[in-house]
Amino acid sequence: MAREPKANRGPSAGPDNRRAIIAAARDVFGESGFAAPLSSIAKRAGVGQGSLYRHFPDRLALAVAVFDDNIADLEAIASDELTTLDDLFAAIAEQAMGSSALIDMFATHQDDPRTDHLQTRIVELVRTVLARDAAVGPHVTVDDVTLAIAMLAFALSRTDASAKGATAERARAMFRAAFGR
Amino acid sequence: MAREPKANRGPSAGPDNRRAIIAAARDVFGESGFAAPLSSIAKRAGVGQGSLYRHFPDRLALAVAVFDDNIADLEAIASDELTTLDDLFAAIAEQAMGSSALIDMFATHQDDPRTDHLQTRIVELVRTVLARDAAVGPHVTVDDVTLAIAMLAFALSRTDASAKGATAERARAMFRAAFGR
DNA sequence: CGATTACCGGACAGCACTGTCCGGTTGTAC
DNA sequence: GTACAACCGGACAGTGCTGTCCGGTAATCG
Repeated sequence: MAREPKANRGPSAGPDNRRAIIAAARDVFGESGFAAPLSSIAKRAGVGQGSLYRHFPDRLALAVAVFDDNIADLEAIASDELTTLDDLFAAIAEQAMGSSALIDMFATHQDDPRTDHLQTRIVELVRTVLARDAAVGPHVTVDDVTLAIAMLAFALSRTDASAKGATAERARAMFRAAFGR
Repeated sequence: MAREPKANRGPSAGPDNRRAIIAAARDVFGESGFAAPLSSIAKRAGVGQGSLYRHFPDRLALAVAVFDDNIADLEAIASDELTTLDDLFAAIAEQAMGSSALIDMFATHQDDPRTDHLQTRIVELVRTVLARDAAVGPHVTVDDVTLAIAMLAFALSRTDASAKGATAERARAMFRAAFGR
């Protein structure tokens, strides 16, 4: 077997490896779901298994790193004074690609403090938007909205790409009807 | 190792074994999810692996047998002239125990003709109820309702037993608001 | 009562994934 | 130029599940 031209960059390879792993994980989780073999993520990243496990001791650590970015995006959107609840749903729908993995992650590691932390951040940004959006009925609670978000993510995760747009629109229409004044 | 007192009943053991396997599968799927080891189902049923695979060549065949009963129940309810759409949601919520496995089954075997058949039956019974319930707005489509059902099943599957009631009520309230005239 | 037959249950081989461990390579210090 | 240290990648052992195969057992038939 001929030696690969890919060089080992020795010490202080920088955070490149880590970033490559996260990017590969986002792709693989999106394509093959949360249960995808970690070895396939390492391969996609052009990295050995050792490096993957060195950076992320377990599957959840890797997933948290991936979804941390997604939630950060939502937080930025939520902090915008002009964002309505429906806008938030739209933003979540656009992140739908990875939602299947996100759903499975929460299902598989329901009681882990790391997923709890992500959940807390979601609750917080929902609270922010909900407090601001005057078009939402006063009877609507944060729990109602987080349930709706979970349902939306689920619906998108179980729809093939061609129909995602229609499903997202259908679900959003339902939530508008349910949450409006 | 001492021989177990459990006797081999020889030929023509009747359908007892099959029924025991289905019952065990319902329990195990409910407790451990759709991905539970089939060997654990055989053990629970007090049956060898061989018998399990003889009756059900693969996991899906077993799951279909389990959920066939559930859907038959729903069909009976749907055929009742007095059943409203909200009643249907309530009935589905009561079947919630196995819904996690149901969701996973549809996710894992999306394109199998056997799951397609189950889905068709659900669509049909939704159509029946929808055509009858005068309290539902004319803008509501069968697709809207099936999406809602999937979301409801999902929501219940991701809720621990103590909160299932509250979650079911929350979701049903949302759907009433979205689907009412 | 003995032979036959159908079916049953568990042992086992095959397979895929995880997580660790080690030889190899490159940059750095002296 | 040489020795050192850090880090990398892939090989590999461990583990758990699937699905098959075979010896054993009970009912039936002559």
